[in-house]
Amino acid sequence: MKLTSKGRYAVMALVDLARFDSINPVSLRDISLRQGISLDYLEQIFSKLKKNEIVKSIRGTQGGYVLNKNPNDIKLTNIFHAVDEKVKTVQCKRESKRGCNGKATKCITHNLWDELETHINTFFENKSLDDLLKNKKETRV
Amino acid sequence: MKLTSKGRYAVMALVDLARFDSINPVSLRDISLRQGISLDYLEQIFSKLKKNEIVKSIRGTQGGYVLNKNPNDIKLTNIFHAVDEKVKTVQCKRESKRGCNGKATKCITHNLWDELETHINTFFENKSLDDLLKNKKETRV
DNA sequence: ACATACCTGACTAAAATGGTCAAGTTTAGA
DNA sequence: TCTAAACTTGACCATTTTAGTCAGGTATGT
Ligand code: FES
Ligand code: FES
Repeated sequence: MKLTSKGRYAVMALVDLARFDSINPVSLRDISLRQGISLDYLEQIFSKLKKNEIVKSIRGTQGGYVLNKNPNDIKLTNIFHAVDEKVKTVQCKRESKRGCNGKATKCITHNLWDELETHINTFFENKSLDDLLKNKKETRV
Repeated sequence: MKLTSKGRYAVMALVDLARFDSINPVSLRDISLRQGISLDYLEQIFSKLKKNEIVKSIRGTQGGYVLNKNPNDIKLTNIFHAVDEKVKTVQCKRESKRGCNGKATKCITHNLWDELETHINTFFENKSLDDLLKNKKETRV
């Protein structure tokens, strides 16, 4: 069970963006430099964030990205959904009438994994970008 | 973020084992057939479960595996640890004095991922094999 | 005009995953 | 004693996923 870089970077970038957003749009170049994330990779990520209306883009010189919503209304769930970072604990297709073993009944651990998935998603639903901004200081090691 | 088959299978197999354990040792062949898991793969998994003293083996004809502890004392954490299914949300090395960006400070999202990791691990620490046995019925679809 | 910055799609090296395969050793029971 | 069931070990491998890179664009403020 691990978090992928895409999801981690998406959140990092958005926190960075939210911090500097106030006056001017923020360029991916700046985020790339500040957070140490590849610019090309960031572009892929922001393309998805834009499609999902989490950010707006402003082209041309002095352009960049701006949040498209109040930080309070951007939950981790929304971010992860946008970049296809999905939580998948069950093996079976959720809609399917069959279990992961191919039988007509769900397997003996299905309920457990389902519970786990809910447990994790709850965390993501309850965290907003705003919550992350409150914890502004980079923690000293 | 997804659960790997190794972790999922380990738990499935142990629940199956615990159900039939009462009188005789249970052969991997039986578990393989009942749960639809490759026998060769199960052998790898049980080798690890044995090293971690979660099961005992009995060789020869009529042999098989038996739980080595009370189902109540086998937590998901123990199972996952045994088969190297680890929860990893942070990018940086936990012991390291540096952040995932190579800087001397932890990155702006480090605390968040740390919190997430704790959140997930709590779930695993609180679930025992015994809890799973109570929910014996395979749920009808 | 031109530099800055967004935009798009194709491509790929490396790692992880989810196994298989082969060649054993041990032991109960006929 | 012989044999088949079942554990044991280690090597091997195909496929998929990840985490990017690369090579082109297009839009726009100055
Ligand atoms: S995980 Fe859904 S049936 Fe096994
Ligand atoms: S995840 Fe630990 S420093 Fe970034």
